[in-house]
Amino acid sequence: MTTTLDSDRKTPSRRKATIYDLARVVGASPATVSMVLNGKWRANRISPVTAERILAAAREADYSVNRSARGLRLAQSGLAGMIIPQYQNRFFGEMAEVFEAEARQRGLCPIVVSTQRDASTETEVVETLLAHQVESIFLAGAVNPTPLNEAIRRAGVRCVNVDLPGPGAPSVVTDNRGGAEMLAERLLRQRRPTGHTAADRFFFLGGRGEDHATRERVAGFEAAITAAGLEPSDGVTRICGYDPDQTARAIAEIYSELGRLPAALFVNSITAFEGVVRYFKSLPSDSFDDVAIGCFDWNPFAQLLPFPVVMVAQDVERMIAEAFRLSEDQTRNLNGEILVSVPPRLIEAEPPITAPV
Amino acid sequence: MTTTLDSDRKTPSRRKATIYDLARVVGASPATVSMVLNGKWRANRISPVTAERILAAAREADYSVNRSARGLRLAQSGLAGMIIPQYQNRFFGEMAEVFEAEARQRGLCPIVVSTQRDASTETEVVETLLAHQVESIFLAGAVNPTPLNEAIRRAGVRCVNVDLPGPGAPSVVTDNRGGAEMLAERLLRQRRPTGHTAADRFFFLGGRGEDHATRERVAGFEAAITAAGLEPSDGVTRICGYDPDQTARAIAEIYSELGRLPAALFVNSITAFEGVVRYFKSLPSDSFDDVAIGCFDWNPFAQLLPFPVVMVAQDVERMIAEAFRLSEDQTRNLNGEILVSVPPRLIEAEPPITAPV
DNA sequence: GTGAAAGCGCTAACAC
DNA sequence: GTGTTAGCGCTTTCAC
Repeated sequence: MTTTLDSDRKTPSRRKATIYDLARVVGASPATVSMVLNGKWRANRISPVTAERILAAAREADYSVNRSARGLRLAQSGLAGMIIPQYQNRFFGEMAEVFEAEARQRGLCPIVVSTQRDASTETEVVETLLAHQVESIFLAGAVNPTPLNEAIRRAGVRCVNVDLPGPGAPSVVTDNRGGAEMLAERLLRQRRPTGHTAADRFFFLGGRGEDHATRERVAGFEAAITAAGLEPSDGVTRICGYDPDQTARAIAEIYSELGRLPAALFVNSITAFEGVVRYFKSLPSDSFDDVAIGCFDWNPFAQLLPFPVVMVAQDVERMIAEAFRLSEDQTRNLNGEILVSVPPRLIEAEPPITAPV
Repeated sequence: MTTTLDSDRKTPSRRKATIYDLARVVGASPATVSMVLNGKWRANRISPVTAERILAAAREADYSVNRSARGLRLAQSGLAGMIIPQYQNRFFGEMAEVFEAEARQRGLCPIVVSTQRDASTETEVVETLLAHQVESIFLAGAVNPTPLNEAIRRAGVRCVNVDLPGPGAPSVVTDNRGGAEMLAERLLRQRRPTGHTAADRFFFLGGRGEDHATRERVAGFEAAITAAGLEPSDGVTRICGYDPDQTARAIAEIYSELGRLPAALFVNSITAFEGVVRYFKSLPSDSFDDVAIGCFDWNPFAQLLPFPVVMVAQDVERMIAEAFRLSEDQTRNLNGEILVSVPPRLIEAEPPITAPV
């Protein structure tokens, strides 16, 4: 067995440099090094030459602060956590990206975790984040935020609910009612009456009755119908869940009731929309030419379908900005009653590309 | 100004409990508490009664370990980092999710960060991760992994490149050549010769020449053509970038050269595919009935288009599993020469739903 | 069976 | 201008 010298760097296990190493190298004290490294040397009347020598040594040794130690000393980690159901979803994927950018801008290290909508993973993740001393947690689309809010509050950490509100912490949500009304109104304008009374009805498809968001959207949908001087007739809202298959079945039922597709269709969520499209694929390709179709959700691929779709995109940037505002306001007076509502945006269908060359 | 008693819990700032608090409560020493909390009490001959009392106190006080302190003491954080370009992408979104699951299974806390393919963000993020004492870093789709590999190695941290390989660390990539050959072979079988010599040619669309992946895929594509006893003729590979507009232009050119669409089309990446579909939307809807279309990438929305698309999905689960294997093998002997290649899977087009009811 | 003590790397108050 | 010191919360060795 050969001895391994200090200078023998064939292994990468060379211990990371500490402020003590730097102090030794430049002949200063650890305290001085620390101050210089934190840019506090002006305030502490440390001579520019010492400062420069320390900085040079740090570069040379490729020093980086040990954040565990600093976090321990300062009792704050510089970490900001966000919990989302999944990344593979435009809405939450964008949310994670926007959150990261905003957190970094505030000098915080973002740490996003997905939970696959599993309640026990959610609890476990919250505990891990708390153990890592995060300074604030955003809970996006949490199945049941209230107990988590409670645990986070007990640890003295700030918390905000995003997308799915709850009484346990200030919440930021999309203005579902307003957005739905806007989309419904837009579709009512586009729709061409078929002259077939039943078919002229405007249907709402997808979602769940227990869902706060769905109820709000139905309310907006009905408000738009009333505002147009029409009667919101029975049986036009088909709250058939988010599953594509269920939605396909629901639209098939409508088709067989009317003997054709309706004049307008409000689809609640991109997954329900998937079911609608699957069903459309089984119809002759001119069947949906006259249907005004809208979806409360956004995905760029919908623009590639052979018919126009008006979509509603949630304003993720503003939601996250509001969430940070709320979390920063939360110095002591946590108030679960706060609920900020952010209006979504209407996205018109893209016209097909006009063949170049 | 009223004084605030200990028991006055209107503020959430009650300091988190430490092992000293627990020790005081149960009348034991911090050392004993630590051992019990780490499940080491059997090994250290601590009496079951003390253990139970400590555990009860911990539950009561809703104790959770301070990982900064533990990390400092143990010189390891329990953190595993992964860097990806973006979440809003099926491939990387799935990768983040699989990574999280695998890391958690190993008792590590996953920390995924997106960089928007920005080199300076990549560097900055690597530095932050190192400062947090992560135990290993996976670099997925990094623009230029080698300098990052170097910095990570210098810090004595394990590193693996995923998707985009590099000489600075062991790498896991998709078997691009094999996957391309498989897809091309599949399309050649499906294609119905038009009887029009030029149109019978099989085109490759999208990608970049500098790209290792693109070159491999072109090689696979050509191998399949040769294997089918055909001649890989000139001008069939159009390496026009990943931008949808560029690809739309390229397919338009092919159309105008042939006076029709070709018999088969190999599209390199989902973004290029988007361009193809945009262009198709400007054509009469029966134009693409006879075109065998495949895409080297996967997105469920492609199944909703009015024509069948064969897709190739990278095997993310296996890639991540291999990456963990490599990182765990990497005890001392880092070897940049290692390159593991994971075969992708062919995904056949879904048939349209058959109208129910 | 249990406790005392040292030390991980860092920062801030204070001493000189 | 710069150094000394104490201590953040935890783990582990060794003494009792």
